Amino acid sequence: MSMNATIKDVASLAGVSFKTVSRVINEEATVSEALEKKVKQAIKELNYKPNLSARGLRGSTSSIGFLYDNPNSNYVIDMQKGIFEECSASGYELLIHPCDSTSRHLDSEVSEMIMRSRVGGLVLTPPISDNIDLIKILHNKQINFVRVVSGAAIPDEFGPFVLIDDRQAAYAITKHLIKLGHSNIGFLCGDVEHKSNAERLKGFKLALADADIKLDANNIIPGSFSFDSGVSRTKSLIEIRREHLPSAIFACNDEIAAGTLFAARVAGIDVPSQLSIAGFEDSPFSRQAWPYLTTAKQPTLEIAKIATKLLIKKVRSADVTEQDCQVFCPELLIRDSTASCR
Amino acid sequence: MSMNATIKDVASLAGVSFKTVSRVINEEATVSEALEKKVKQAIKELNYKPNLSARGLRGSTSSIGFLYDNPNSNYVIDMQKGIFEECSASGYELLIHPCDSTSRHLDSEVSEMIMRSRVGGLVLTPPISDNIDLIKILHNKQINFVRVVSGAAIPDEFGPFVLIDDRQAAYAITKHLIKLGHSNIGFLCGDVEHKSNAERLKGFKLALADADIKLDANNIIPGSFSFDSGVSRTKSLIEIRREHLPSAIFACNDEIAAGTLFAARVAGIDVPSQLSIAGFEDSPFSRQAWPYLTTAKQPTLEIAKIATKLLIKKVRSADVTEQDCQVFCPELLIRDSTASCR
DNA sequence: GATTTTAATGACAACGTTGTCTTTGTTGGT
DNA sequence: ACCAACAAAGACAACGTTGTCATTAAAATC
Repeated sequence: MSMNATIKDVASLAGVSFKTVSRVINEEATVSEALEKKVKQAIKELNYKPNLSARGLRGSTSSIGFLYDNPNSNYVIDMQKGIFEECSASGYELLIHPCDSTSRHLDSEVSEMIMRSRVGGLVLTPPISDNIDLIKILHNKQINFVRVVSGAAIPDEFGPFVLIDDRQAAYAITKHLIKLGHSNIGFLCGDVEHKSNAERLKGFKLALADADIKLDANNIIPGSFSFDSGVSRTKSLIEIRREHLPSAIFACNDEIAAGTLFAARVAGIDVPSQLSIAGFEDSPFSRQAWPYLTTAKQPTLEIAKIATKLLIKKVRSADVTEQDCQVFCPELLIRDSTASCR
Repeated sequence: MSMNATIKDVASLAGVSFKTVSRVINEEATVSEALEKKVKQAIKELNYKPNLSARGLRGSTSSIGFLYDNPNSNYVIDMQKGIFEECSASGYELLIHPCDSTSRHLDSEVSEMIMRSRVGGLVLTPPISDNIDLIKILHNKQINFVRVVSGAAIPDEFGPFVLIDDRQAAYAITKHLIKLGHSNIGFLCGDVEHKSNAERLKGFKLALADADIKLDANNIIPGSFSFDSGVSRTKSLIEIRREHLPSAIFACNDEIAAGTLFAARVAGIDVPSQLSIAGFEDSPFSRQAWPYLTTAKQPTLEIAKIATKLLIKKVRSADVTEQDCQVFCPELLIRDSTASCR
């Protein structure tokens, strides 16, 4: 039906120059109320929407990119949803770019993507948000970005961020296990290069230390953020340490925890009476396992929205100060997979 | 470091007009080999990449959109990955647009998105690919799209498609259950408005009919494509039909099947000795359940790639004929959740 | 050898926006 | 009443491509 109306169509309908229309659209202050009203009416009437290509050509843009490299579908989809909603609300389009964070050519790949597509900025999530080399390159090239990162403190001088205090949440989970009487607690790690893994481990260690429990180095088990890792690590734990099996396991995320649960069931170990299991993330896994997983709830959608808000603010060349940046502490959710130590 | 090289930079380095460079880039046939070589060398040297905004402005574009409305994270992520890889290989960027397929304003929302972003075309997946009103509107507006749809036959005249023969696969699963001796088989439906649901049900009914098994209408249980639906439907099935409980359940996808498995375990019903369960999709669910789920494997990644190839071919204004379109039949994967009827 | 055809290349406009500069009209101070 | 300062609006170039048309040189035809 209606063909794309251009800024000139609006201008001639409103009886003004097309530059005035441009001013109204971009909320430049120098338009009289009378004209502004007329122009807005015309925009509405023609259902005019600015053309992103033309904008992008002239310099500014109305799209942002989401760069990710994360095997966790639930996390990516939730992030993506939050980012998209915020984009929609502000009139931005969303371009996605899955990638390999360990690739040697990541920086040129990303630069090319930005040059070609002219996105106004990038949302970076772990593990890419911890790739300091890439961050520095983006910073030097004056590319806008916002990072979602794990950590207890402000990361560095490189622009806006949303901080997830994994350490404190892991501390809370561990403390919960200790209160239940557990002292022989296994820690199933995620990918070692993810900072969230390190932070969660730090929180775990801290809680043990504060409770004067000596850490058994054998209880820290390397792995990756996957169901299969949870299964295999738990399986070998059960085989090798049958005598001295931990009475509780803190899995670095829900997916690992679900794997642990799986392996425990196969081995005939009851959860939680014989083994307590805690996860991290509050992903669907935690409610699709039985018993329901004790976990730490990460409000991914909200985090995504706030990160995107910061980015768009920055893209619009407003200053984003440290005050704008937020810290989230995942909240302990006690459910059915953790119980008192027998 | 390197600033964005433009077509003119390439032209002056190669000592030709910028139009000639444009010709080389767009593979127009009328460039001599000597010049083509020089131009390609210059392009390489400057690491020149065409600017999408400028292209989009002039008419043609180098980005495509992925429109989706599907609660299944695994499916979306896999689709997205396949689409992206194909885009990357052909120099296209990928814009995503999650939406609500039941929204009244879906058509205008989509049109606006296309006008603004100037994507060259859209990849549509169920349930959006079955929204015939939207399809007609897109067709009338001459917007390029490719559909991934469920069905046994060519859907209609509206352009290229990739067909998933859910019916035949469901027939195979049901036949497998019948061969195991089951005749009282429950069918747990997904969302009723998804065509894949209807197709799978058709295959189910057909297999029963071919085996001369009378269909018990109570065995067709409405629901949705979710874990929770699987749990609640199975739970009430067990409560209401304790006497006459089906000996096998065909769940419309793996997520439902995982829910069924969950509910069976809670109720103390052993799988597969007391109850056989089959799923559909070969999602991670099917390998994170215990016992491993019998299912039908849908090669989502490959489907995504082929669909994207078709779309890009069409965007490049080549004719896409029905011969190019493909039919996939998900493959029966017999695993541990189905066994002989006791 | 003169003319037509064809192939290869270039000149220039156009796409729809935003940035810069100019013009116009109004306000306020002397 | 005059001029300075300022606010509002417009004129026009620029962004980096592709499309259209014009030009040139070479090849093919008579």
